[in-house]
Amino acid sequence: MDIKTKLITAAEQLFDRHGFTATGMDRLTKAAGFSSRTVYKHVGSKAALSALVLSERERRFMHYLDVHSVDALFAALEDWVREEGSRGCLFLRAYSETGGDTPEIAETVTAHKAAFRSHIANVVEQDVGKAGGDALTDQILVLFEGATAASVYRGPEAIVAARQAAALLIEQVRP
Amino acid sequence: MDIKTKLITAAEQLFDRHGFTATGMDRLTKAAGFSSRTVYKHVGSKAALSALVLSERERRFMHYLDVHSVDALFAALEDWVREEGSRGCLFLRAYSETGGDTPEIAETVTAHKAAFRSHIANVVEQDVGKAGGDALTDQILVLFEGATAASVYRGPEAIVAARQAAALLIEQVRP
DNA sequence: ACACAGGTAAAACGATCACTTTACCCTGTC
DNA sequence: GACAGGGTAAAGTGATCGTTTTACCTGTGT
Repeated sequence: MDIKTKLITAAEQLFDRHGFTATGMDRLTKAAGFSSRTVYKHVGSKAALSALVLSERERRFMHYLDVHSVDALFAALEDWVREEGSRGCLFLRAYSETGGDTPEIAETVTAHKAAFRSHIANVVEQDVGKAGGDALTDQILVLFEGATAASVYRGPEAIVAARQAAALLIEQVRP
Repeated sequence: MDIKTKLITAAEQLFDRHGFTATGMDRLTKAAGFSSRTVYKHVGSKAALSALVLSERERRFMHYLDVHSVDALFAALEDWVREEGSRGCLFLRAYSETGGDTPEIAETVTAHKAAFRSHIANVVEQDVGKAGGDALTDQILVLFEGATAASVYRGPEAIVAARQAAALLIEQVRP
């Protein structure tokens, strides 16, 4: 594992657990075990590192969601939360912590959410065809975001509820 | 309007738009038009002010949601977002920005989310009786959280989708 | 007339912020 | 065996953090 990857991994943990703004670069350099000079040589700035963290997160998360039914989507989210814990969507958190004022972050988040919704649209179509249309896609999207947010304080139960609701909605449009 | 109220109002705007951690106390004192000495005499500390902001937010938000049907719940959220904009749940944002490490904030958030869920349970029962049980309450809760989160990047469309989904779920359990 | 409550501006507190600079120490290659 | 490349530790950059202190002004009640 090269230095950049180690930095991104350490930063993802700290940003996720303590917040982006509240995590100082000195804390990060200590956690990663590099000098601050090396850190800045490899990632340039805190904003750039934040964007790198989000890009890596997207790769990992979307890989997790590489499934072919809506039910499997929520099953995957259950697995994710079991392994990674539940502190809310890291993309929305990064965006709101910075008020959308950090271009590197704002762009990465916008791009991810577009890709995320289009992935859900794909899964929905594979599952029930075009029967549900955009409306069903948005309903599943909302359930997924809601499961992510509510599981912070309701635990896995929130995801179970979302999964049940999704199943009922799917059932109604299935031919 | 007394000083404390003015401070809370100004702080709510700044915290909501730019984040809790990213908003400095000097920026707040300037925006509110008071000296920092007066601010600290009235609110004690930034953490205490954050908790006050959340308490006031809860009062206002729960008043908004004082309705008697699930559909009206989502209609109220649409109104709220139209008037206040959509930057995600301020309670979850406060919690995640501080990693849950600030007791005043953590306690206020936990209390709010408990009250919030119990309010939803009430509304659901008024709407369809006990037919849906806890499962329906959690489904509506997830839809509401999802509408709040997704409307940050999808706009009011996310709330419309949640409202439709809720109507379908309600329809299935109504006697 | 005078004390006092309650506000102000402005400086200072030490800590920490993101980031840079300086000086040094390995280690593999020609 | 000299020489880079690429890492280190540690100090320093000016700015800003949350908070406190100092000294002063002003309106009100007695």
